[in-house]
Amino acid sequence: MSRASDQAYANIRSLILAGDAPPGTQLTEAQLADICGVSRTPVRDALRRLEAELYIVRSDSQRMFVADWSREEVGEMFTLRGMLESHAAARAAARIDAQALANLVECNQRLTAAVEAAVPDVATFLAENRRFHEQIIAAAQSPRLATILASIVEQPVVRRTAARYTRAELARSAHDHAELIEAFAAHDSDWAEAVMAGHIRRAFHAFSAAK
Amino acid sequence: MSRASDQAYANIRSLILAGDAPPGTQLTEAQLADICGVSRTPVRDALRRLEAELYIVRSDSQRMFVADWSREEVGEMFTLRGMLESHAAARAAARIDAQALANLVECNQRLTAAVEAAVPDVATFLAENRRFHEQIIAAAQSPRLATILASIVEQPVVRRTAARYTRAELARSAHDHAELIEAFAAHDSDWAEAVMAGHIRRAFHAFSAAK
DNA sequence: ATAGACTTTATTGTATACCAAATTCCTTCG
DNA sequence: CGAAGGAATTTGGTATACAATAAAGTCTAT
Repeated sequence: MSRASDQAYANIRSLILAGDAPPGTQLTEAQLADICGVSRTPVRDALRRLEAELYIVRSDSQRMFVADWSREEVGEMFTLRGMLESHAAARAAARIDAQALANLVECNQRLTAAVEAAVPDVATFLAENRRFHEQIIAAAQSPRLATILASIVEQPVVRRTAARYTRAELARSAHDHAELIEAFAAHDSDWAEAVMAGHIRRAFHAFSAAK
Repeated sequence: MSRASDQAYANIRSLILAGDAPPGTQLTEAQLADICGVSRTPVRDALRRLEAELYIVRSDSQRMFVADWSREEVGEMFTLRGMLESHAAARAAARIDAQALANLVECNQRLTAAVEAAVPDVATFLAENRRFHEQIIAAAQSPRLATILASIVEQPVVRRTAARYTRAELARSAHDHAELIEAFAAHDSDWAEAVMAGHIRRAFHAFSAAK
């Protein structure tokens, strides 16, 4: 989207994720417009997006409040992400071309280097990890799947501080990615799907344990 | 949502589904505001929703056009719906209570009556079918799943005229529903999931054949 | 003092007007 | 015929105003 709307989205989202607006807080358009330094119009756009992503909920009559994610809801989100992203991996395995595969390899090399550094470079890991998954979704060539996944991916990641990732977790992720690349190279959809399912499920448990 | 916004949404959507705005047609906010008899503000809201549901796509720079759904994309939509709604059925089987189950039974009785009438009452069938699936999604108790499914369910149905449903198809649907109810009554998630997967998959082929 | 009715305020949805930026289309000139 | 340049379109955004409705506060009667 566009400048002011994106800015409002990012601002409001970080308000929620940083805990400045705890669950249950009422969010009003005027107040948010003030905070973000834009008018109500882009704030409304941002609120619609955040509502679709369940960051905020509406009361019986249209007032908006910060949503409260239960543990069960986070688990359900990981389940859905696992289903959908496994499906994306299966599609990608059947459709990926040499160029995209090479990009994945390169991406995972940077990720692996970040993990194996004397002091693991978590920021780079997160950035490359995100790119890796985005490339798979792109290779799946399903606009609808991409739209849905965009609304649920990467959400809980933000809540974790970088320090909470153990070196073993990071290494395991890099290993999973390498195996995914193998599955893609073999164009084996079932393999890719299975590896991705385990990859996401492990992320869920790592997330739960770190909480 | 609210009056004008919903009206704009419904109007624009029916323009697209009825073929009055064929794929590739450019949609401008001003023109749509004129057609719908509302101002640009609610039209913009409606366009965002339709964009999220992939009814419309944006060009490189923000102009909007009616999307063209390929056969493959329709198939992918059914696949996603099958995955997600099967998952919903599994969750519902584990969570449904006696009251919700009774509502499902009642709903399917009305549906079955509509099917078995001398002249099948397709309008009632469609209405009850929709309610049946909505009740299952509600029983699944997953706000996120409900949000996602709301954006992909019932879309292709509208393209079919009532006359294209054969009596055999309608009866088969009623039978599937009855088996789903059995699975729910037994609280057997695997059973419910399997029946729902077949139910959606069959709907896809019926849709394809009727094209 | 408190329950209930009434009034005030807050908030969202919508309309309207306007402007800026970017893109597209059309005209004109070489 | 092709290219440059300007005019028209279109969207994103701002600002303001107003209606409807829900929430909050206040007042009154018992």
